Order: sequence, then structure tokens, then C-alpha cells
Amino acid sequence: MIENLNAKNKDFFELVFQIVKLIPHGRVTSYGAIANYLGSKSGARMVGWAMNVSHQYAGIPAHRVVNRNGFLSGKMHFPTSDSMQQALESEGIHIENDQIQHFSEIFWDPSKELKLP
DNA sequence: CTAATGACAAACT
DNA sequence: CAGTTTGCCATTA
Repeated sequence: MIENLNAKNKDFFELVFQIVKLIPHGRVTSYGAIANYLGSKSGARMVGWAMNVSHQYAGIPAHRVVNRNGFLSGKMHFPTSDSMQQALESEGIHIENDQIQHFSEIFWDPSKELKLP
């Protein structure tokens, strides 16, 4: 079903997807962190938009991507509201009131962890 | 082509 | 310090 996507957009998606796929088990990241790793050019909203289309791609752990507040802002876009939280808890991440606990501790910043030499 | 929207974030009041 | 406003960039109407 990938026909409306132009080459230029696909490149942006793959770049975001690669980062999301590289998120370690039990870790999470934010849209801004990914945008920052891309050079803060696209903007955090574009990362969220990439996640929106990620549903048509397999192997994209979009549940590991949340906003900077640690809230599961995108849970509503999952098949079920509990799908995202359940997936995160399955990795040992504690969630309460749709918010990730100890977000600062499990936060995975590609700009630092995945930092290029 | 202009206007509005969005799984966000930073700046301003 | 908390609430409000603007900026980002692409898609949709």
C-alpha cells in the first residue's frame, strides 16, 4: 500500500524508523530527541507523523516513543488503549495514569547513546 | 494558493 | 512556577 509515499518522504521515515528500532529493550525516547538527532530540522511533530504511518510498517516499536512529558500521548492511536501500556509494562517499564514512571532513568537519547564518533 | 490540523517542544507572560 | 502562545514541517481540506 506504499504508493503515495515519495522517495524523499520514505527516506525520512526510514531514518526515524531506524532510530526507533534501535531503542534498547526496556528503554523509551521522545519525539524531540529523535528530531534533535535528525538535526531538529524536521521538528518533533514530523516524528509523530512518522509514527502515525508506522502502523503500515512492521517491526516499529512505536510504543517506546512518547512525548517529553513521558505521557503516552499516542496510546489512542494503537489498536487498543491498553496495547501501548501493556507493551511497555511487558518490558519492565512502570506506567501509572498513562505516564511513564522514572522516565528520566529509562529515557534513551539517540543524540547521546547513539551518538556518532 | 490559503487555512487548518497534528502521536511535540521550547519560549514567553 | 504554571499556564498560554508561537514555531516546526508536512498533510489535508
